[in-house]
Amino acid sequence: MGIQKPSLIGEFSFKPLAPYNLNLTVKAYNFSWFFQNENPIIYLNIEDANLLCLTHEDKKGIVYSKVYLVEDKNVNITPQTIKEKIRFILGLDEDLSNFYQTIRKDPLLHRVPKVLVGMRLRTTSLWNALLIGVCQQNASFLQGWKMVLNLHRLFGRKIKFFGKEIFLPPNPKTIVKYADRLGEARLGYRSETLKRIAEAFSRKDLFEKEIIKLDDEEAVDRLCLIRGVGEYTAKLALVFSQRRYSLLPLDRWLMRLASEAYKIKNPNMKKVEKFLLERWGEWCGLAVFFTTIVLDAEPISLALERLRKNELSPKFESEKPTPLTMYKLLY
DNA sequence: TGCCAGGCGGGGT
DNA sequence: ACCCCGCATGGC
Repeated sequence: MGIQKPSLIGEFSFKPLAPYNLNLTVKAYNFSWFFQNENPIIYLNIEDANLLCLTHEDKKGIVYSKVYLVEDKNVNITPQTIKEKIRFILGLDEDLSNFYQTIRKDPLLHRVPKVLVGMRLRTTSLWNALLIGVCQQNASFLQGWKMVLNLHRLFGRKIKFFGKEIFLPPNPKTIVKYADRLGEARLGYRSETLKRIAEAFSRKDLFEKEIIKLDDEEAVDRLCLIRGVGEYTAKLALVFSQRRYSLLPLDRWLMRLASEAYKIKNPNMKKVEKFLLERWGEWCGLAVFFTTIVLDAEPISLALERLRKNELSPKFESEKPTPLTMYKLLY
């Protein structure tokens, strides 16, 4: 994992659809090395090339991005491709007015349009989203993200970028190569699943560009063919990578929260799923994302306590890592 | 110590 | 369609 010297290949400016909050969008579920001083670094992967974008926002809300290519080889990527990718990752054109309308009086999410106004979900690749999903299986928020962190540190390529060390997200080929060392990331039985996903991507059995073409149900079914990937992981990955907000990644945590918040009698997964699909509609995936944010991804008993006390704003400073503070507390 | 946690698959009924 | 169990690991 040699040290690379990234080179500047382009500069772009964007006018996001207002209201937009770059700061919150980038901080959520991120790692410390993706910040250069206060400025976020966005990671892009285009045609197997690694790019890092040093990004900032001016007082008028214009977003600027300096794009650096990590590889020293020549790659053929058009500025247009880079620009579109950044727009998509940061959700710069996403119109949330209908979402805000939907959750205006929601017992879980009503604070979002006020305290998190302008925040978008920041996407990652399908591969990395699956990796995150697998790490969340049957584990707490903290345990899961420690696994992701371990994987990045152990198997991600280390880059020196403006004097700071950055770990790129590990790629499938590296995970296949070091498959017998996955235990070091403390994944437990999840190692086997991650290995199978990495193999599928390496063989090009699984390819993000193919999955994009499928409709929601086909895409979920396709991902569920991998042993160890079930509906939750598949849907979460499609929400995080492709903004398929119609999908509802329902886990036991949300199942218990929702049954309490909406007073669903004799709750079970099917019943709660049906309820939330109707309630949140085309915004399910985004609603799930924001539910974890506003409750700081607290373990279920504490999250239920917060719900009862109507404490539905995230902590912007905290001692324990939360989705919004893990970037400075988890390393 | 012995549970249990933001799943899953495989076995039962 | 359900229900139930075991599964690595870490945290309490």
